[in-house]
Amino acid sequence: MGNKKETITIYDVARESGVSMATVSRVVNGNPNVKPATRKKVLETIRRMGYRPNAVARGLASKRTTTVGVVIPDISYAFFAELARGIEDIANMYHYNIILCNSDLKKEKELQLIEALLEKQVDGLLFLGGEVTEDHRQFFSGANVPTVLAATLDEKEKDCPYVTIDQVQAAKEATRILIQEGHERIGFLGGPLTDPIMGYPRYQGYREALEEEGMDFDESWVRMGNFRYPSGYQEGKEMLRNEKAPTAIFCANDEMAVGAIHAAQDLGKTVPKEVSIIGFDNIPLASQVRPLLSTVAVPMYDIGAVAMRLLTKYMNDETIEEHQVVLPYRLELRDSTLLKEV
Amino acid sequence: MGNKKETITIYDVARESGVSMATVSRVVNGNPNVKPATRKKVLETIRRMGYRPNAVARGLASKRTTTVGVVIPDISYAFFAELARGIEDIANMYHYNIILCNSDLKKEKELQLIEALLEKQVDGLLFLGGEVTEDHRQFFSGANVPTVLAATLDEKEKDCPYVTIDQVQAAKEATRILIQEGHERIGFLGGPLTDPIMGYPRYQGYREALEEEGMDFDESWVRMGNFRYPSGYQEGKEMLRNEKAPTAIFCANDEMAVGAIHAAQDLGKTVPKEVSIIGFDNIPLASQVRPLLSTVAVPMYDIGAVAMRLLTKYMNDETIEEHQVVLPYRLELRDSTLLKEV
DNA sequence: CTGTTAGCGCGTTCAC
DNA sequence: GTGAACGCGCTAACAG
Repeated sequence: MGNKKETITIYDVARESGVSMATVSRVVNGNPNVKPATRKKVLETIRRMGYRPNAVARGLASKRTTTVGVVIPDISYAFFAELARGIEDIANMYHYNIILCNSDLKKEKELQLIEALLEKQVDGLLFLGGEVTEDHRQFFSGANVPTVLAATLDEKEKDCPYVTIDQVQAAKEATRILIQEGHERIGFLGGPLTDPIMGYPRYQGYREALEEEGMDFDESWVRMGNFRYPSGYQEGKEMLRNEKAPTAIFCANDEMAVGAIHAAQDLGKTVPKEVSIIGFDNIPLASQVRPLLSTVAVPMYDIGAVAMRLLTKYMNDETIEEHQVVLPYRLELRDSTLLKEV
Repeated sequence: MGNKKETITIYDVARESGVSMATVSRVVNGNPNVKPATRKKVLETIRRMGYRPNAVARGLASKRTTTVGVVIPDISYAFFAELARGIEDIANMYHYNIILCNSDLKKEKELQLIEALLEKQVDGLLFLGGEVTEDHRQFFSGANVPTVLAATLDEKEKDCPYVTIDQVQAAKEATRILIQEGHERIGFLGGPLTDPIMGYPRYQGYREALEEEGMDFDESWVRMGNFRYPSGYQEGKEMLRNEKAPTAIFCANDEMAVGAIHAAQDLGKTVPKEVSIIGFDNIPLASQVRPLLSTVAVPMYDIGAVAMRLLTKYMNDETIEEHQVVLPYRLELRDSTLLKEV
């Protein structure tokens, strides 16, 4: 294990190749002001000695760590895992590394993680999924490094850069599909209304769609889960058990939607014949169940990728056209609804 | 954005509170050798000035970054996402951060990532899923920091610490379940045999089980996919289409197993009545489809957690009893097989 | 209990 | 094109 091989530094390389540290530093960093012959010589001894640049020392001297901090709710959740992949791919492309932290959407933990990330001198911050409170804002502004929000936005202060989709509009369209199918009782299976991203907006879209189309609405058609499959099954069953149960349900995410499908089936109702169900997100699960789940396809990977790309621009002081980007979503109508075209 | 607020250092705090840098350093690091009164005073000015410790400088001086590198095949894959969660949770618990890198199981990329991680002076390395070649071994040993393998192991050199499960044995037991059900033609749907973890061993377990029980074997009962749902569906369909098709299939992972279930269904065969199917891993998907998938439950989260915990021990030079830990797996018999007890 | 003094390994002027 | 020297912010002896 810990063979304490004495670390070999830029100084050793310099001495060994008969040049100064500065010159070695130049060739390591690709500075053109080095005579080809010298460069070659240095490169040679670097390989011979097995010299490995110390990024920490470089970070201290240059004040850049080529590392960004990512605060994410829960990497084991398909939605965020996909997003994280988009982030890491782009980070890697631009030679950045990411420090990944799970926040579980807990405010205190988020703040603490941001603080830790800042202490590690990350060059930028990517904040996913949580609510942005006044405290968050304070941390971000006192950070000295750029921050971009991904799959979320700041409700109050609209100035922080973000990358997301129009949740309300998407929820509205999903609900409209159900309306177009002719249903008169359309249910909603959502998450905590306190969730400013996947919670309230999706509910709001549902309500607005009903309202705009002059549809009936009943409290009993709305139930809240926690975005996981079991709650979808549970709440779906409760909702569908009624006399005047909905004949269609818009679910705030795919996991709950699949749970609802199974609840319906267990109640003896076929999907989509007797109950139409549409989800949200389009995680892999949506196309790995029968019937294939109709859903709102959110460009998860792209949100992560674009957010990271945007962050690189800030970190390089590039001029930015769009500080806030709203990516398009798309309705993916499969077999849990009747309509096949929007 | 970049308000270049002049960074305030430990020196500023020292001057401002009338003590030396050393003392400030002590209170920041919780060194007990500080008079309570002094500590309080320093803490006060730290808060007043909004001092934030610079972990990079600390890292350079102390030669510890409290950061570990994690090389993982693909974070968007449920299996690894769950593992990563286990890793991060424990890392967080021990006040470490993780730098997460996707390798896509590409040897060159893995090596390059390890090198980058080492340059960043991570205190330890967690390597997941890939094959450990001679080149890897060389990188690890020249690293000066401990490395532990998670969900993989070194086939050749058995000395590197790792945390995994007994793949062969698990595959064997899964196959035996099918044998116990009375099937005479048992198929195998696997991944690339070149994959030293999820590929070959699971196939080997299948073969050994058949052999030991004196079962028939036919080449046509074996097909290889790429661990993803579509390939499971595709290959499953090919396998099941035959005259003498298997009446039971052991799939090397859950995604393919679910694909195979759907293939069977599309061929008009009911599961498990006419075809029994058992998967491997027990990712969430397994309990979000109907019929519920019987599978080998791999303690994904635990593998990550234990591996990280093991790594912390190495990093702290604690004495280690077990350098290589083989975690238990469990058969989770649900509704895609007939037997309900092992 | 507290202060002084060296570095940690490297980037970056500024001369030459 | 190259080198000397300083400093990044902090920890770690070592004194006292």
